[in-house]
Amino acid sequence: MAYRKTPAEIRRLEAAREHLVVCATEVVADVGWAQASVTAVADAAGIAAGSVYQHFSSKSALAVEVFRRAAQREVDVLGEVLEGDGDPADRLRRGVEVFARRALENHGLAYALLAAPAEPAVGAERLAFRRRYRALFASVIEEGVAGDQLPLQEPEITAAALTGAIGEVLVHPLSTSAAEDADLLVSGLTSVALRCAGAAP
Amino acid sequence: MAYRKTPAEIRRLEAAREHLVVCATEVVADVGWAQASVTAVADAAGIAAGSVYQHFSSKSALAVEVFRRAAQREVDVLGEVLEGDGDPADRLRRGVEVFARRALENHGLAYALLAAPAEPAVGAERLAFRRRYRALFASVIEEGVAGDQLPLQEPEITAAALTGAIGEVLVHPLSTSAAEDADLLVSGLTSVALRCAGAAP
DNA sequence: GGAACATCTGAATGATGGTTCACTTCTTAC
DNA sequence: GTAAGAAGTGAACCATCATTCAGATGTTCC
Repeated sequence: MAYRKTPAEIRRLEAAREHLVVCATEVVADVGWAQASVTAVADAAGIAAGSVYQHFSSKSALAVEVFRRAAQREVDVLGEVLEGDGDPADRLRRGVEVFARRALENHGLAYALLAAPAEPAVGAERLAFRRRYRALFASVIEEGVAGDQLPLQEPEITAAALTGAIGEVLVHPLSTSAAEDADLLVSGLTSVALRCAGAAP
Repeated sequence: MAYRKTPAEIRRLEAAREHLVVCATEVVADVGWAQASVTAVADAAGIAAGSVYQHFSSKSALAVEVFRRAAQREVDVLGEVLEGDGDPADRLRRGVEVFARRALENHGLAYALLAAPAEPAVGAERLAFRRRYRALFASVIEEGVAGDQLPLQEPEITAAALTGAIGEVLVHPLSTSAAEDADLLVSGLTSVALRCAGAAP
């Protein structure tokens, strides 16, 4: 019994793992999944390629962790607004606005989360998170329909449409160039989203 | 001068190329871009891997050709309807309906065109075609706005939203399982699309 | 038939990039 | 200080495919 991890050592390891995830996220936001090789990520974190495998069993596992962390933050923020107080239509408007602003503020990451080509494991995760966005939208819409603030509709379909619409509107400016005018884009997007759900203007 | 391609030989070569593209399209529709290796495609076409390079300079070039052919058909069909006769809102409804029905009828290909992970060259092509869908939608909407059949809006944004919404609604059932009820899905989708553009129900 | 040239073949080649591992460096416990 | 064992290193390894090319097979024309 000549060696045992001391609490400080455990913390140091956790911090190293954390640092790796943060750096990997930056790399992915900067250059996309395809260019984020193990070597590139390790370099960014200031460690050797082999050391990545101290923290993750494979590159995929790291990529999935990066995706989950970032995507979860967005789900949390969106959920906060959509499940908050107020008229369903107004919550929807604010949700879309918040989502869009955050995406525009962080092009690279938003593109990586929403659309950038990625390995299968990340693709699967993306699908899962899209379902979660959809579920959030669906319940606001359902509520609005139940309370007669929104017209009769299939909430699941509208929710899917919203998810796709928001993604597309944001991703195209994101992938090509910065939006010419973010405010215009956001107000245009919220308008479409509200119409999509049948909310009166 | 002991050998010269005879017209029949030229036709045979063109037919071989055509056959290759068709088979490659089937493979892609069945297993996706990632699994459509040169060997798999060549096997499907009944030729050797090396022979692919008689017709295309690279795998990417073949993939792009496959994508273009299939995507162009959809653009043509959609354009036909959207630029046809009638009320802009009604054309939009019919356009969405036709697009959706075709996609549902050919899950695999639709998924490959709209969303399946693909190499960069195909991704670029996909982007280009999305812009074309967008342009088609934008001009119907612009027309509708000009003629007061649709409320004032940013046609480009609505068009992008429509493209994304339609893709998302179709792709999720497509990637997971067959739509439970295609008619319900299509009518739900056309309704959202019309609301999206602000067309009265 | 056979000379000249093209297409077709498929195993060998090569590039890419994730993963491993023998070795070094650091930490703990005594 | 030193033994025991963990973390860190990075060059070697390996799997996957796209691509090539020397030889085999077809086609044209006289």
